[in-house]
Amino acid sequence: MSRKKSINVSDPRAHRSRDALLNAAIELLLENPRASMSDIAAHAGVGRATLYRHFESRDELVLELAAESMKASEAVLKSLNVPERPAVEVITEGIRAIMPVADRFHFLMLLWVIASENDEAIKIYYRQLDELAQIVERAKIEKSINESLSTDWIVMLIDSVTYVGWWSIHSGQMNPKQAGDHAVQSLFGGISP
Amino acid sequence: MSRKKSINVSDPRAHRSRDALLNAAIELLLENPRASMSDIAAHAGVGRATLYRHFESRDELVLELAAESMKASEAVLKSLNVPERPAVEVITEGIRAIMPVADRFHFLMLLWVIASENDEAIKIYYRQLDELAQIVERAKIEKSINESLSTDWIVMLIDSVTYVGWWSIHSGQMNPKQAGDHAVQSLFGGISP
DNA sequence: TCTATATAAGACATACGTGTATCATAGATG
DNA sequence: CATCTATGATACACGTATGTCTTATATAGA
Repeated sequence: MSRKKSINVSDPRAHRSRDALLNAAIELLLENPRASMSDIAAHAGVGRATLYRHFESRDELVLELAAESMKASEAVLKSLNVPERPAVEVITEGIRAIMPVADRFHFLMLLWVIASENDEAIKIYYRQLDELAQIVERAKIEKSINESLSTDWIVMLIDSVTYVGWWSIHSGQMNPKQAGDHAVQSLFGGISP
Repeated sequence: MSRKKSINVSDPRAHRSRDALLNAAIELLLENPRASMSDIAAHAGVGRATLYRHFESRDELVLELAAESMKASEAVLKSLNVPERPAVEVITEGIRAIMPVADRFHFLMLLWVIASENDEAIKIYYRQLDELAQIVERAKIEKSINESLSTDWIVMLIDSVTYVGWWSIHSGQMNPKQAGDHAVQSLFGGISP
């Protein structure tokens, strides 16, 4: 579908608006999936009309956010996930590396809540789950993850510790490095002394 | 404020309606925080007007759900959390014991999203976090939890594994016992073999 | 059976979110 | 400077959720 956009992103004004909108949207939707288009525009410091000039609908905005988040996560993971490398190392390094963009990563996991009626976005959600699941299964085959825990369980758990990491950064309690260390430690070793 | 209710809960009809409404509300709101009053009434199999006879507003419904969920969680935890008992045991037993009512427990964590404008509900949410934090601090003093992990981090992590447990039960992958075992194992021992 | 009341169904006013359109203005480009 | 265009502000139509109210029906309790 995607009708022609009347906006030229090479215009610095448009570029600034678009960036501000995407950031505001991620930020607001993460803490309140019901955030309205008005909220998002206001938080980005632009008019609501401008938001609609950049994204035809709320659904398209969410879809672009999903795509952008997927790209950000993939950019980090693709370089790590080479077949020769132990999967557990990919997960460990991945968690650490993803902390600076943990908001993007977690957004993908929230897609179901945010956009359960947006088929395109849900596809991205499932793709994300699937990629993680494959790495986890590889780690199981390599005997580096407890096989008595189901893959689905571990995928959820990875998202959880990533989310806790993001939350710690977001609330100003930790920097990305600390959050990454905590997340890896919690995921693999648990909280026992 | 709470204006006088025109409903007599001792009337079996009213009692059945109220129960159906509370259950339907928990169920729907957990999987879609935006569920409408119409949705909830329909899912409970009663008329929308009846919903408004039992709860003056959406906010009041959420508040009652929060209170009811808090009671359900507390009923489980209060019996375990005696000062003589090692805190780590309270947490372990607590997680296992709470799995059958994990939906109620998780609802408390969702309160922020569902009712971030409802001050009363948010108070209940913070109270829940605070009670958990106290037990965690006790566990640290008893050297049964890694002291290098912050209390806030651990509270969030407990939230998270409980959520993953609830999700596993809810999606039909596990029964409460399995979910409890997985959660405890993941929290204390991590996912390493 | 008779009375009280909880309920279903639906009309209604109100508020809010979405998406479209218009117009004057400020900023970018040449 | 002159032109192009992204923007802000605002009005509008439309759909949907909230909360109130009325009326007829069904069910509990005496």
